[in-house]
Amino acid sequence: MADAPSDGPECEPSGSVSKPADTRPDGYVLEDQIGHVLRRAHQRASAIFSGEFGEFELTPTQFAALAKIADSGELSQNLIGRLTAMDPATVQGVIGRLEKRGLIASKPDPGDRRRTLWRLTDKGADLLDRAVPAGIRVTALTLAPLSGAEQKTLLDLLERLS
Amino acid sequence: MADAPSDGPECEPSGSVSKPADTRPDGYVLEDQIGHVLRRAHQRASAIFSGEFGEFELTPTQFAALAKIADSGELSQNLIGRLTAMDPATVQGVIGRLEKRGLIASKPDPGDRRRTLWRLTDKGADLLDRAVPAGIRVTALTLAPLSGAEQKTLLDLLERLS
DNA sequence: GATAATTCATATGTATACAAACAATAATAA
DNA sequence: TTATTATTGTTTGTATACATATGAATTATC
Repeated sequence: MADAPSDGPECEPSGSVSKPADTRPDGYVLEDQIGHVLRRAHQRASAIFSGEFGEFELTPTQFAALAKIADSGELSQNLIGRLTAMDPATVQGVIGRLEKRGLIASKPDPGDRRRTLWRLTDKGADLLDRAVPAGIRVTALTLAPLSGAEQKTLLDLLERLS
Repeated sequence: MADAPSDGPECEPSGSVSKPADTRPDGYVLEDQIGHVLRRAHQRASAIFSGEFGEFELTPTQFAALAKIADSGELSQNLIGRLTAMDPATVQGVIGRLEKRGLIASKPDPGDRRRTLWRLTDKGADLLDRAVPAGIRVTALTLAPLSGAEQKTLLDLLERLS
């Protein structure tokens, strides 16, 4: 948590600021803006993810893609994006890195020549199996500061934001 | 909202999947993972931000940096990062782009030769003044799906996650 | 059946985001 | 004073994330 203002000497820029708090531009408090709060919460969730997934070398989006491919058996690149809430251009990179590691493999869609179908390789399926417990752990750890009821409430409210 | 699975023809990959739902790797449902839900909520907040800030050409982090600098009058690069929850390497880029546009200016810290102090230029202060209402609007629009009480609850729960 | 609109994958450019390594400076301990 | 440690800012590399543009393939429409 390196976001506490800290009481180092740099906190008093240089004597008094010209304007008193009352007459400042406006009542814009960064910490009260939902976007900033969401960003910070996401940062923390990502950090916890990194910690738990260290041995697997998977990012959150890579793991999400693997999980969704496993659920369906085969998925087009475009559908992977929709199921994981990723931009097509973002999927491109994620898929490329997973393929380079031999975790997924592709074949052209016989019914639609625009599409590429992706599936897990044995190596990918094995890695996913081993990584799933870490995924469960990430959510538990991230939500740990809240009670069970609060966790439900939070997930419900966030869901309704989207 | 491009994340609904959609009922296009690509949703039935190709007949039946080998394993029934019961015997699949594990009960890992992406949509129930807090990290994924946070990521999506943050995506939506960012999209709303982009819409409201179109004319100002400011990103969320750029705006946050401007607001924090305005609050303090002068800030070191490092402190900007801590106040806006940005990595030092990330601050580097954000600050650089703001400077290139002439919205902020720097001078060496007289008391510490490692530091660079940043302040708003007149142009930057003017832009910030005009942009603050958009910032307020972004939070209102993003939280619009929730009641006032729910908004308070959400911000409180998210705050406790960090 | 020809045309228009849509979809899919790709490519480029900009902007976070963070890890890791580094040099310069400052603060502290021995 | 010297040695150690911590802080500040920078650089490099990897990975999202999205806007925009393009081309190929498909679907819808007339």
